[in-house]
Amino acid sequence: MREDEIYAVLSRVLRTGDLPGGIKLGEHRLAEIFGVSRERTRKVLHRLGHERLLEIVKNRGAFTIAPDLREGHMVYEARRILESGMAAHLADSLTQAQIERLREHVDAEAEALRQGDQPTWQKLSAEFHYLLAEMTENPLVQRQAQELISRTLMLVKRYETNAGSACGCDEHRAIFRALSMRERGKAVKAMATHLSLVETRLRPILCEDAGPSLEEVLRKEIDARRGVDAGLVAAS
Amino acid sequence: MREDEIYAVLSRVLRTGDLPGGIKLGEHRLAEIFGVSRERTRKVLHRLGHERLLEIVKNRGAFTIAPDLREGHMVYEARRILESGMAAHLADSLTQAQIERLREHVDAEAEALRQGDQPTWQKLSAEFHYLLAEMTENPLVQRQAQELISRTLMLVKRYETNAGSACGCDEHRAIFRALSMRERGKAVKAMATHLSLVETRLRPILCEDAGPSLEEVLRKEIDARRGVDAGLVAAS
DNA sequence: CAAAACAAGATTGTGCACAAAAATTCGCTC
DNA sequence: GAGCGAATTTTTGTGCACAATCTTGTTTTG
Repeated sequence: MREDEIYAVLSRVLRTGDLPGGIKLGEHRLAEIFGVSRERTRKVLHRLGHERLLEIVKNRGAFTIAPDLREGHMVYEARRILESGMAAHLADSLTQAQIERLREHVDAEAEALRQGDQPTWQKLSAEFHYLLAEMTENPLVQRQAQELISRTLMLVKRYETNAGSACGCDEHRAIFRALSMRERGKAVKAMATHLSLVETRLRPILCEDAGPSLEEVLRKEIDARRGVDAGLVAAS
Repeated sequence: MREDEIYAVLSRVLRTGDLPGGIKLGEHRLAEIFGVSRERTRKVLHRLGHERLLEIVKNRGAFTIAPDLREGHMVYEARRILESGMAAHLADSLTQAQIERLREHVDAEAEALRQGDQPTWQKLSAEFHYLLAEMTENPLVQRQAQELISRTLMLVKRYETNAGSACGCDEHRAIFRALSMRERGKAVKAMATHLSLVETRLRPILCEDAGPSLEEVLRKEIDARRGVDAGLVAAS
């Protein structure tokens, strides 16, 4: 397995937040799971440490981080700042085709919500923000937005309340409306209030249940990747 | 020399943009300059590569990057997006003390400009934006802003026109005024136009002169660091 | 019985040596 | 003399072995 593949798997696993905090990621153990030498996993772990996706303690190793609601607030605040700026920019720059694309997306969200298809809706709901970042057509902004959004996914996974899953679609439509009408101020406001509301839907969960094992989660992700690769390359 | 010190020196040198593009940073050569083993510099170079502060070509090594005006436009656009969001946020959240602090800074800029002290003014001018990022009191936003701002410093160094140095102070004051009056929309607009104007002051320079040598630049930076360390620690 | 000290095991950190790849130099041919 | 190709040399990539550090379990002592 190549180094960037290991990075992709670990990065994705850490971002989804399936693993509870404080789990140790031993170099040797990961090397066995991925079937590579220790140096490979070592390099990847340190890189992830620099990106703050896990914590590296000198002479102790790498551990998954457990963001609390305090840090969660920080992430949502950063998103409000960045995505408000995005909204201001997009209100001035969106093409008609992009507006149409956004309309389709919001409609798809509403449809999934109406049918009670929660997995699809949840997926589309996150993709709405990725889509906006893409439409800035600015790789730097895209990277920053993706980093922040993936961090919130981690939080939602950990502190989600089923009550929160049943609302929030109208807010995306409000953002869309403001953007399509090129009303910059209104778009900025709609984005900020939306993200504030999303944050309030997080509820503190005190008892941290054990969660699935490290190997279990990793195997699943690796297999999923293999499936995708096989489907794309159609060989091996 | 410790690893994080090497990282600090190299990161700073690359960000200042003193070096022309395409300069090779050999692992062994840097190891000699810093007086450490090759593995140390190797790790640092790869980390800097991941952060896109230099380009790493497989089996060829690390090279300094030379951002062209096309990429420069991308950086300034990203700054407009992020810092517009910052302005919107700050217009709502600034304390009276922070406003006072900003007023002092803008006054200091004006004073430096009046006295024709260009180095000081240039320094203060960049710090204005760092200051705004700090005032969000959000580490995530601060990191993103610092990364983008340092990238523009690189561009200014490379494409600066002496004509551009003599204006731009009023724009900071306009941003300050809007923020202090808590006029969000006006602050966003002032920030966006300011950054657009800064970008227009860059001029394409075709002939890339040789620039100082790698070792020369690094030695200078290392010595500067030693001086700072000695002053702080007051020993060795 | 508790607590500290010590020893054994495991894990990370680091330098070294070799392998692989690219750049360069030298030599040969036309 | 120019162009092409092989050998050399330089540089990066990788695995291995050992050192340093931390954890854990045991023993000893107050």
